[in-house]
Amino acid sequence: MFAFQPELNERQREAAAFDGGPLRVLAGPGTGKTTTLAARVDVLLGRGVAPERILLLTFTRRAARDVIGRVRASRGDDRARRVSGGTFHSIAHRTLRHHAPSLGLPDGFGVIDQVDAADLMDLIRGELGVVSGARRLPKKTTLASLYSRVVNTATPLGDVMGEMTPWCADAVGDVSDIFSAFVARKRSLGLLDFDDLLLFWRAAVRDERLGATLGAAYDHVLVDEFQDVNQLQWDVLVGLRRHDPRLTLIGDDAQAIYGFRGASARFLLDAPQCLEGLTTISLDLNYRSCEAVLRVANAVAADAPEGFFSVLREATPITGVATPVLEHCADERHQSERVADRVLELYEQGVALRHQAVLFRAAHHSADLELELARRRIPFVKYGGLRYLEAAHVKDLVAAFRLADNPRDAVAWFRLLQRMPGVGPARARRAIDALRDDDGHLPTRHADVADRWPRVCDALPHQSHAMSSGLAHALETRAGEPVELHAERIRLALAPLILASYDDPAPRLEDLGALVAACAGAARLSDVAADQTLEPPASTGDLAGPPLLDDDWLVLSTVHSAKGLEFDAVHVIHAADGNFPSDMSLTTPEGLEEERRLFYVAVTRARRDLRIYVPLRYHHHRVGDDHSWAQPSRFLSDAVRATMVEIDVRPVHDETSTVSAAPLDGAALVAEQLSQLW
DNA sequence: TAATGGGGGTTTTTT
DNA sequence: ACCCCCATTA
Repeated sequence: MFAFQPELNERQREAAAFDGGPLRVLAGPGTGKTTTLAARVDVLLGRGVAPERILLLTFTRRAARDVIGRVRASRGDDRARRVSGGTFHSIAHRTLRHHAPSLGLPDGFGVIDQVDAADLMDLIRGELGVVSGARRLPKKTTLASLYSRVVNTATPLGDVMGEMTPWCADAVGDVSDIFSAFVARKRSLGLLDFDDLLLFWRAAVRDERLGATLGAAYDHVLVDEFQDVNQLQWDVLVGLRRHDPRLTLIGDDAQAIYGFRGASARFLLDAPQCLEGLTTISLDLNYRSCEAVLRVANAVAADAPEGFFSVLREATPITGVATPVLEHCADERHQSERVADRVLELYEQGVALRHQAVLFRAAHHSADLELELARRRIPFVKYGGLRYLEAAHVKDLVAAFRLADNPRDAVAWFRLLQRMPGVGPARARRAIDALRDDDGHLPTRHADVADRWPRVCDALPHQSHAMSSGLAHALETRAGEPVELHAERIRLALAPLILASYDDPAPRLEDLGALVAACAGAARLSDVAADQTLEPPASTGDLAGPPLLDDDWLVLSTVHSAKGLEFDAVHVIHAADGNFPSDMSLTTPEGLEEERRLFYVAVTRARRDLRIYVPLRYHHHRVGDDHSWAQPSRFLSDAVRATMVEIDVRPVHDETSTVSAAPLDGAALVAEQLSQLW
């Protein structure tokens, strides 16, 4: 009856076909989460549920696409495409755009990212003058994350500061003043940050009338990666399902890795107490990894003091695979060479580059490897870390797009005005003040901006008049003009600013063309800006030279960004204590356990080939030979090592390298260490 | 009074 | 790449 059924195991089929109240699916890595979700959507469509009445909440937009793509492939029709799918934030955004007037939100409200929010926080701190004085205040990024933690976990500021910033816990009063002003300012500027999207969505679903409408819009709500939801997201779900128990949660507490964002696996674990009549189905048959990889994963899991990891079982034997390898390298340089060697070796054996991934804890951990790959002309894409959208010039254009629909957006004005020659924070602020009316309000229409523009010019140096006026003019909407033409006019007006502001304007201007192209077919520019902000395209370092082969590239990714993905071969680099686990996370026991789960996620991405690299020496400065010795990651316990082949490939002399299964030579290490001292 | 450029130290993870 | 601090310049 359902196309998926033949390939599902019994539990998966049960989950897919479940017909009733709340359902919880506990699904370890590789146990067919996507397959099961897709099958469930397929079953629901088969039962005649209208696709748009299925809400599929996923962690990334890509995950939603994957599920929907699978359903389409199985059904052979296009109904699946109309399923409402996306991240909490993107669905919130869509809902708010649709109901903006009833929520008191301005049409064309802007969406600002975490960096903009931090800048606004800083601006307000400056205005309030709390920056002075002997007491230390958290810096802007810390302020922004404090705020985010408070609203996402619904925890009082005092408690959060006691935990996150104990060194200035006495500044709660000042910080709460800043937060109040921050909230008020966003309202008056017509801006919503990431947290506001959820806050307004929650307010909407909690409202008696609007909430009922929103909830009734969906017959079924399915939530993926449920171990990574936070209080605010949970509240939204509870509101949405107030009058309807048809809710499916799927997740794995062993893969909870977003605690720093306020997420907690307790929403998954405590669901039986919170959701009446909950049915739970557990999936533990692993279809992804060979047994050798699973042994490593289970050994990592077994080291967790809480012991809450499920033991994965291999579903179908994957034969002819190598035992996972632990490689001790001399240093980062050497590690990069070894990884590149191994990648090419596997490639020769027929493992395409795109089926191999190098995973690491922090985005900058791949810097040296990227150079090595470029040197060897091995093409790659990198996920995680800085993204396309976060590049300064792209943010400039996005800010201009926001202004086009919302001239009140002082954050955007502040950013763009400072691109003008001779304009810094002070003049930018005065120029914005010149835009205000007698009550101090910024204009909501471009006509008013034009009226007040002469006053703005008075606040700006002469050399910037042409550029700034050109930009203001380009922001004005022309009746009947297609959105992409308007976008192009804005790009042209921005071009002189880019030329004046950056050392390398040419590639930056190219980038902007891509964003302008993305405007085709959009309803308004603020939608494009919001979409780009909510789901920025993964940036790829363009360091690699001419590709070895078209359409094939090695994947470099932070472990966080690799969540939900799988690869034939996985290389985990920098498995040294301090890097993985990151020493930033070690201040609390929960931090360490989250790192352990992260390591578990890294290991379980591998289908057949797993290699973990440990550099033993870290250089600190460019000049001199300052360095330190790293301990292998504490996650590589004896029990874990027992599941791997351990090799020490450090070169004895510069020219020769040896491969042996011998344990570390402590005496040689000490001797080398001492040799640096005299 | 402001802007700008240089220098030095630092950088976890992301919607 | 970014932030903070300081010296120099308009």
